[in-house]
Amino acid sequence: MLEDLLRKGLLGVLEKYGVFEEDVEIELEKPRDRSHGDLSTNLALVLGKRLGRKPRELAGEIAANLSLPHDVIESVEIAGPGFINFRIAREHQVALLLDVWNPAGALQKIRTAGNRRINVEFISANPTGPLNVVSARAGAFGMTMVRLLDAVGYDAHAEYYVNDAGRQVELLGQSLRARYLQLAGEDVEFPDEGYHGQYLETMAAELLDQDEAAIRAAAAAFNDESFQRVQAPAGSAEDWRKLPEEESVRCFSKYALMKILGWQRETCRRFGLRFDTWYFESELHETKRLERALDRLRKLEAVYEEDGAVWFKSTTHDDEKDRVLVRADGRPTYFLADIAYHFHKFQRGFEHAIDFWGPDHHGYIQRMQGAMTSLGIEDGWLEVQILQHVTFLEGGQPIKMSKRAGSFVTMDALIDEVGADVTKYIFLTRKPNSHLDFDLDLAKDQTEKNPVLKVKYAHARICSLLNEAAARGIEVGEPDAQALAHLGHEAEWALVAELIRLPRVIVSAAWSREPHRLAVYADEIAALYNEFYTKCKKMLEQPEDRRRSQLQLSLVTRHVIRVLLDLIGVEAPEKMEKRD
RNA sequence: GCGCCCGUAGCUCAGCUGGAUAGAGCAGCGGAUUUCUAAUCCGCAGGUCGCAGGUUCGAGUCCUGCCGGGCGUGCCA
Repeated sequence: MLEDLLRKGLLGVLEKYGVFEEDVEIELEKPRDRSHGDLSTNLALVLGKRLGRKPRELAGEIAANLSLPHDVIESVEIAGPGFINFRIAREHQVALLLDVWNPAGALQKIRTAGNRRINVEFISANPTGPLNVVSARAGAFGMTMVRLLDAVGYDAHAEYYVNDAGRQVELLGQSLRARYLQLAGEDVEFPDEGYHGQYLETMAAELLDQDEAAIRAAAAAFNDESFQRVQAPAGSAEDWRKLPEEESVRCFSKYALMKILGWQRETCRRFGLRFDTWYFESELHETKRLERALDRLRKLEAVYEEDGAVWFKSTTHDDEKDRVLVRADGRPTYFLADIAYHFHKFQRGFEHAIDFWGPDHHGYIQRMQGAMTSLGIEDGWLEVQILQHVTFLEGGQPIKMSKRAGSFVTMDALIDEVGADVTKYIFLTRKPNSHLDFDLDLAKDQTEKNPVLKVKYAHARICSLLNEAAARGIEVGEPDAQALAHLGHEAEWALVAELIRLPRVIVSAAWSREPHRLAVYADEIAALYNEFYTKCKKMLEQPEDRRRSQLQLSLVTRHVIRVLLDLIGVEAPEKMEKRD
């Protein structure tokens, strides 16, 4: 590595000052301003005080004593208050560029995670209605995180947790049953906290009109590996109606669950989300995992009983108060189910787990991680990333969303109106812990102004250029050092300098859990390519050497854009519709 | 009250984990097209990085305190 070479060289000089490897961290970074070279270190500034020297003087001495291979480092300069700036020799930059292109090159070397198994859980929305737009941000982030982790060598596993047990699902069944009975002409009250969404009325009407046909259709749509857990209840809706209320509600619940999970899964597919596992809460109950987790906590003396309830000592983990695991009436809380779920996740052999949660759950992190620690799991095993709220604006006004009240923008509507690619890209241009305003009008009406199109266009433009070259019988060939030595224009080198950052960008996005860096970087690449493209007009009419180098540079640029768009989950089109 | 997140150009947001003159897109103004896609490029204008201290060679970035906005603080899920 280039950085290692520089570090070694610098350390060699520093020994003369009695400074050794363990004394100082040598930072090397790419200066913002290109005239400051390709890499820069603040070493002399950091050491100035410690050695009682003026930084600039010290920098001069260090630079003078450095011996670096000329074919790698072209020049070393002192600038500003004492920065040491390195200019990378062009032939070495070409070597780095080829390393990005080469399948066995830089993108292989960053796969350092040793194939360790890592679980990434995201969305995990309640199965009580169609996915709404809030899940779109989680989906975009989670899926890209999975791909990023794979890119740095993890064996990453995408997971969706389905809360198919408990109060919410019961309410769902009650709501559907009430709608059904109402449509059948019975005078029944709608449950107080029931789900008012239009989709339940539609579902009830379908059931009333088609009954067994509707059930068969729903079940057929479900005939799938990932969803074998959900079975259609026996009989027809007409039969369910006549059952005792509790039993009846259960049937309607199951049916609604089946339908809604089908929608959710289909929406995920449309959005390009692929989950390796849909984990059902009901399985936890069936396999007695709540009891088992509770037993273990008991043995480890992390729980106690009071007021008839069972409490977890989360105050020992800096939580404000202890939390109930089993209510006085014997019913387990959601918290206990979650503990059991994550404990099982650990037992399934994942060395690390990342959960993406909404901001309304941040108060939950402390106790959840505390519970994991109490179970004897290593600190830090469960990592929680909070995705901040999205405010959707329409006509400049925020849209209020509530699933119970039934007023929300569905993810499907967003995909229909804005498009999956644009949506993903908008989410991935922002960092995860920022609140975000999503202007629907802007996204819908002015899509040509969206940055994702700039990147797509750059890709299509390169395809078009290479096609034209082929049509004219111009051979490009695989990028090679000899041809690329003929790069010359400033805009070309600026592009090269940016392209060779690809491996670092991927590593930093994966490590920091900030996939938005991919989008920001992609935008930069597109801008630099466009600049190069405009400034170096009529490439195909250039002398052969120049032309070849420019086309090969284009080829590498296209490759980099493809890698980025792949990670982001956005299509890289060969062609774009030309605007009038 | 306590906890977490946010506050950067008119708007939406970046700022590569403390670097050099704080950037992009959109909106505004002015230019560039005998072309391999103008969905582009070039230029101008636009800033007390919420405020005040502190840490140090150096702060949008770290610490403290305020101000403003959002969320959380259930034997809900």
